[in-house]
Amino acid sequence: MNSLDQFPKSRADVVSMLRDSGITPTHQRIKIGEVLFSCKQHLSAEQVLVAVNQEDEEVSKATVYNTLGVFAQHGLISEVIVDPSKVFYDSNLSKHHHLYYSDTGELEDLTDESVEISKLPELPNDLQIEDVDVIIRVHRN
Amino acid sequence: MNSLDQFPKSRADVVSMLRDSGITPTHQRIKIGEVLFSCKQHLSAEQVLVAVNQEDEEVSKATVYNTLGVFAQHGLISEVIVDPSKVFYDSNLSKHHHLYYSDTGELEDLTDESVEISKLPELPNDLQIEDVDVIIRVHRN
DNA sequence: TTGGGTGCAAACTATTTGCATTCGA
DNA sequence: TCGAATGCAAATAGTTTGCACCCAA
Repeated sequence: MNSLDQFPKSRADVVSMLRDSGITPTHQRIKIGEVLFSCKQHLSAEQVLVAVNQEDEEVSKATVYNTLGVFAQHGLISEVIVDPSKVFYDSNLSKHHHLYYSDTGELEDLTDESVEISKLPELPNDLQIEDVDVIIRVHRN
Repeated sequence: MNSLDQFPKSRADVVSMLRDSGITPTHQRIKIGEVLFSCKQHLSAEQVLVAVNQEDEEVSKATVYNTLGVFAQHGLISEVIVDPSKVFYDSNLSKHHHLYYSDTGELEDLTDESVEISKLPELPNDLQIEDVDVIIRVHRN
């Protein structure tokens, strides 16, 4: 396991990640990367915007959306679609599933091993499976 | 199996369903119910709006959203959250999963038997599981 | 009759887009 | 330098809300 598989990442690691993915490492993208890749987490675009501009006003809303889109396209983060009102961006790159608290909107990771799918349907072979998402929706009593 | 478990449903069946759920069967709700419960399908709010007003302008957009919310709360339909841009309402009440074509936005049912989950994580017992969603995201070659 | 249901328009929120400006390589 | 990236503001889309009116029971 090399340093790029670990959290948290230094600024230099973020720059490497971006370069490795063919993404030009600009100030804004690096800043956003530092926020996202500091630990495994789920953030909405709005949360990223706030976190990134904590100290100074550095990144615009449009750029946050843009950048999240670029990162997702390159597989650096994944979109988690569980809440009808917004998309979460997940910096946990390992295979895993989600536990969603529908009352509070919280999202938690479930390790890949904690869920086992023993059977999937046969699909026409012109179909590529991108992902098999398992979402357990729960609420507190 | 009684008639209410089957598709398509007559106007009278829709009225019964609504009454059984404690929902006042108004003109608009019945109309929306007739559209939704005519067969197993996935419709967005927009599609319901169009279908309902096919012949005459009968139901407003706000009422469609309202009514879909009421139906979902009472378990007559379920919300399917797979597309970041909109919610689908599913009139298929039997347990099942979904196949989502991320390129076209199409949504297909997978029968419950076609997917088998052999292991779920242990959850604190103050948590109620509402649902376990499996979504297979695919795209064509 | 009368309180819940509806229609409408306006408000809101998340996200996208167009275009002039700026900046990384 | 120079094309790619950014910022901004305005546009868009889906959804929600407030309120006066209406109708099912």
